[in-house]
Amino acid sequence: MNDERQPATSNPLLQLENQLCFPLYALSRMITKAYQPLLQELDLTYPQYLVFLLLWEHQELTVKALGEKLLLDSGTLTPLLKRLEQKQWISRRRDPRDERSVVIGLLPAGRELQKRACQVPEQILAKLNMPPQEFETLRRQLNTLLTQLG
Amino acid sequence: MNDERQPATSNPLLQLENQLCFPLYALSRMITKAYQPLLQELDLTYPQYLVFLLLWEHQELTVKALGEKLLLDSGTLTPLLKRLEQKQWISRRRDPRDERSVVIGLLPAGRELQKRACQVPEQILAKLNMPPQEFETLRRQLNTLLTQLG
DNA sequence: TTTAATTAAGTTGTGCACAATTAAACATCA
DNA sequence: TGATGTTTAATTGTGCACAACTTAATTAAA
Repeated sequence: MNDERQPATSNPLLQLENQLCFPLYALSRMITKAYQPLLQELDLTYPQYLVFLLLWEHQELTVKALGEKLLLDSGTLTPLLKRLEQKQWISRRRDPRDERSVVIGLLPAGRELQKRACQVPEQILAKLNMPPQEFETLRRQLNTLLTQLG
Repeated sequence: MNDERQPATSNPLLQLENQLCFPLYALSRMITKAYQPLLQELDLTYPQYLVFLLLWEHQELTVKALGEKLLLDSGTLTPLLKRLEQKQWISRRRDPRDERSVVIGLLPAGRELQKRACQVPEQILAKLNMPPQEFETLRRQLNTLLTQLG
């Protein structure tokens, strides 16, 4: 019952291999999977890791700011941040100057995490095994496309 | 309580903007979101659309074959396919020659769907507003990276 | 040919991702 | 000031995505 019979699709635009979306979708998941064993040692998921990248850089950010930078909404961030709060890695408090905003801050344990995360990027680069030149070109190309669509 | 204070990260590899993973992750989601309004008219989600691209091309595929082509496992596919079965768009039956395998086939309504989906790729291309040359280069680059990792 | 190993789906549980809605705080201005 | 509109999070519900496990069918080995 295996596949390779005559394609029925007259329209090549409707074939998986001609899509741009699919390799993006698949590659994104594969890279997340490449991070998984490294992040597991830190007890982090990939989206949680992205949140920490921002917090290590900025110490404090509102949920709104995190959402803007990561292109995620509160429906995704709120439960994620609550899980990090429960682990005592971050703090969540209302901004006294604007009670609508929730400010996310690093707790000591969350700050400590950075030391152990330092090796993650290098290990990923090693896994990808990609020429730095090519890496940089692709990164820039994707970022350009991202800002064009955003 | 807004961000831009002095970064604390001494390691630039730990900054979000220097990651390759992030634009991949974000772009993948943005493109899915670009499909969403088009697919909504077909009552399809994006992963369901990918399944149909393959079925329109091959008429019949096992769950295993779908999983190999889409890089998804049965934990993802089984419930997705059951939802499509409930809508009478696909059939699910055991292969009599190997009762372990489940063969997914197109039902008439699922085949009909293709006619309405024909316009989706063009509309997406229009949305992306990307030179065909650049599109093709990026698609090939991502596909290469994909097969390298896979 | 019984036993052991392998394979294919399905199941369970967790964590995103996001649309849609709600609620509270703030801003605006009639 | 009070009514109106906007902004910010939180909530609810659906659908992936995937790790870990289970079950049944097939294959390989002893």
